[in-house]
Amino acid sequence: MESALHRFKAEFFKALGHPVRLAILDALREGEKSVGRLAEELGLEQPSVSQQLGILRQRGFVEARKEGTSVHYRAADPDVYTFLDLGRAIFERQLKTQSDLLSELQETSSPS
Amino acid sequence: MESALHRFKAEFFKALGHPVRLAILDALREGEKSVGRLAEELGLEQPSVSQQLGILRQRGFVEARKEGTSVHYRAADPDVYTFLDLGRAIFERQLKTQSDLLSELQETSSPS
DNA sequence: CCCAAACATTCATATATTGCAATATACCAT
DNA sequence: ATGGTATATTGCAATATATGAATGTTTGGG
Repeated sequence: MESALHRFKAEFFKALGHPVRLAILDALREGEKSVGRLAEELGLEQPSVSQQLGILRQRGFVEARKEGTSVHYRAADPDVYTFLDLGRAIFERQLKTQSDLLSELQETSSPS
Repeated sequence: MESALHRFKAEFFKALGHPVRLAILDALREGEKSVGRLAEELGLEQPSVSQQLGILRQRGFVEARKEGTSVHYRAADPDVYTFLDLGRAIFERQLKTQSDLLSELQETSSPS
């Protein structure tokens, strides 16, 4: 018996568990951008960006606005950046802990 | 060229993108618990819990303390709960938006 | 030393994601 | 209509992740 809530929340986190999707969200901090511009800034092919945007859109992380032939995307909820930044802080603490452990292991030249 | 930072951060989110791992973290809000107790509370097999704990440990989300034959786990950084709760708020807003969209679609009985 | 309890790891298989290339669609101008 | 530009979708092989059963390992008791 594994709560449905946890399954949904897992989907939420999974949506953020991809480097390109994180890069897209970061690029959208500066405001609305077209697919082409995102592709250019991130140095990726248009179809890749479009595909990841599709996933972010499905999950409600971004919203699209059509203008002529191009589509402009923006973050759906600015609070997601507060969230990402908090994640970053925790993430960096984890990195530090891990590198501390690493150097601790290296101090003893003869591991166990 | 896709930043290494985004790759690492994606790993961070991926670690949280699993229902059992989220359930484990939630269960540890109440404090340290043994593997067996977690398995019992969550209604899962011990190996499954142990495996997911292993992943959470690798990524630095939990820490273990050995006591006799059993191992007690706790959250490595209490701030992760602030983070999860903020995620929950955003996640719920997304759900609401999506259900709004859904009912909007259903108002028109003849979908385009 | 031998057994049992509590965890951890391994392995095989099923399932899901990714990355990429090709193709399709929408829109605008001529 | 035709062509060009901007986005979206699809198909598929490669890879990664999940699931569940079996097996290892460590610890403490007798």
